[in-house]
Amino acid sequence: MKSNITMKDIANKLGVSSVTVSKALNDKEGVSDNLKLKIKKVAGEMGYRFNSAAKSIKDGLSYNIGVMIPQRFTGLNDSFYLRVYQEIAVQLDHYGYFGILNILSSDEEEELSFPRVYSENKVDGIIILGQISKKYIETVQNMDLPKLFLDFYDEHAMIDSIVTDNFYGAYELTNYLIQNGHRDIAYVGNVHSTSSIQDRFLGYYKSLLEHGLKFEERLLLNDRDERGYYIDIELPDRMPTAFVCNCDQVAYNLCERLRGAGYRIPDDCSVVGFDNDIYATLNSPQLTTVEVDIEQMARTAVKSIMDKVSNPNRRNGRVLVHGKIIYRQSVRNISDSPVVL
Amino acid sequence: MKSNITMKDIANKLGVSSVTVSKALNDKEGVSDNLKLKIKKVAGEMGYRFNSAAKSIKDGLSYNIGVMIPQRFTGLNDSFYLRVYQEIAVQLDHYGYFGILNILSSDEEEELSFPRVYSENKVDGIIILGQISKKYIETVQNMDLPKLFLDFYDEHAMIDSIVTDNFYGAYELTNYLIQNGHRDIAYVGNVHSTSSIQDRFLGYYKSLLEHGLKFEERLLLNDRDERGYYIDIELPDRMPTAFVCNCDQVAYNLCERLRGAGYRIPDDCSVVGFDNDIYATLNSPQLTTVEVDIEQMARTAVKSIMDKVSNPNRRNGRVLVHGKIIYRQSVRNISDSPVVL
DNA sequence: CTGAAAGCGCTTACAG
DNA sequence: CTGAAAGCGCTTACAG
Repeated sequence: MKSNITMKDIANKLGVSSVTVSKALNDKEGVSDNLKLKIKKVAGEMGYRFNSAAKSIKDGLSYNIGVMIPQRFTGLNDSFYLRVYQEIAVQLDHYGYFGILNILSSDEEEELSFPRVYSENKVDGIIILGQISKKYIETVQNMDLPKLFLDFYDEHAMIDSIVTDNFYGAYELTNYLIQNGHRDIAYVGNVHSTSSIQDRFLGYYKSLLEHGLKFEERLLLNDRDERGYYIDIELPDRMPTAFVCNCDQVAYNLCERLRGAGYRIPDDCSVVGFDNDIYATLNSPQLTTVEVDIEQMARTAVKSIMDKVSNPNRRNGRVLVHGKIIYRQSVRNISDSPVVL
Repeated sequence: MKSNITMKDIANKLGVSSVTVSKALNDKEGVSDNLKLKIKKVAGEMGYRFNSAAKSIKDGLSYNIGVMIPQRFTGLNDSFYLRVYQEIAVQLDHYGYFGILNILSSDEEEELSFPRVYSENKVDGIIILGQISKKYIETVQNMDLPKLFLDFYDEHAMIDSIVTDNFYGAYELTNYLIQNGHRDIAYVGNVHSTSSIQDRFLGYYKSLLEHGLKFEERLLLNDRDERGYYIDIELPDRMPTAFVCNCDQVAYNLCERLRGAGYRIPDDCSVVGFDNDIYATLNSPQLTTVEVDIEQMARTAVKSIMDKVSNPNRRNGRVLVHGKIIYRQSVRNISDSPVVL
């Protein structure tokens, strides 16, 4: 496999030393402009390619960042996490870094084994995307490497995280429903499943509290089992006028269920989602929802991890990235008098 | 950044040489089982992590494979290519390799510049996913590195490729429509846009030929402009009884259009798609389509590129991966007498 | 402005 | 079974 041009080859051709070639190619001081130019020219002609492994071994830096995604999040139709990863790769490029995808298999997650990107020193930091098990969080904590949780967090782990502002997103959505005259509002989601679902629930709850509305158990509808698989949503006996769903796909599923039971949307029930993914626009009517700002999340995550690479003691805590409400047709104003804005 | 344990550290602790440590940790001959065990134990205790950069520099191998995806394919709602990439990453893991994602920006594609993964020697091979421009194909050909096209090909470029068997997929789908009594069948897709669309068209065409049906220009409906953006599909004056669409999303768009024009599916028109992506199941009725076997494609691609890494002269030509027809409710049998299977 | 020497962490070939 | 020596391609002091 050894047919590559090295700095030494360029040096020989020009009758200089490889030190001089290194300086020239890296635009360092100590080489006359004339020689610098000549070296670059010859390097180009000879098809020289930089050997980053040699630099890595010197610097102790791989110039790669690992992006870990648990396998169960990647089989979904809507590949939110893969799109985030893609945006991370684009952002890393600005820093001269690359992204290595590390799909965490269920086996690895259970066996609590370190990922190969870590045990083989392939990355200078790792971004973990999507909820991982409590036990595996401990494993992650034991990794001697900058790390960052993206799109979820764990309050016990002292690991920095970047999350969408789920709390305020759901809070504002619920406020909006209340502005539209709704008083009997359900929340759809398993609050024990992920921190996102829980935070969105709490945002919804805060809105109820602030408006003096009472939360009752019947208003909390489950959407998935403990392993995260969707279940049929059970409609309550006394129907609410509006539903805050923890994500668009669940909102979509709920709408199907409601239509099946003879309800029209938004005439009989209003429904809001979260994420602004494909399910929001495919639903009919299209869903009012909150858009996650993927680019901003990726940008923030990459900046934060690069920070930590240069300064391992840097702590950024939990950073919230604001989502944006997208108003569409799935909410009906049911107040007696029109709402004054 | 230099706080890592090296083989030398382990060697010192045990009073042996680093050569012996290397042999022990790599399970090579020439170390007593006893010592081997002791070395491994101490390595574990000290939290030793292998430095792959050092190995890379020796072997001239990065143990990474680049996966290049043109930017314009990643913004889509349905991230087919990202799912393929993910499956590639999983397959690479079996070989001890990692995948580095390389989003090819439109600028790079126009400037014909080498990707950084290449100029920095970050990868031992590169898999290119999704059609790239003719010009950029030349650039790719000039890269001195094993390379592979995935999900498209170029007949002028002597570059191996792995593609879904688009031709036979569309051929079989069209046969199926004919079996169901259809004689007036349109094809929807811009045949100059991608090789996939073209090959699917040719499979459709072959089926017509074999059944003595005449192809007419009016049966070819355009779905996108030369830059690949979807356009409104113009329905022909004299309506066919069935439509072969180049992909599910286009089939979905067509169905919307047909419904808008007052046609019912499959009562008035039958429609088939290709890909079995989310649009196939979201459409109502769900679409009869061809499922691309992503896992098999990724497996074949990874095997092929690994082949080339160990043997750069290896040529595998164009490998076709069979899709599978998924029969659903978007086709109506319009033959006078029931079809006997 | 230019280069000889040393070293990053590992492995290979060879000697004992 | 064990290890001293050399080398992979580059960069960082340091000397001239």
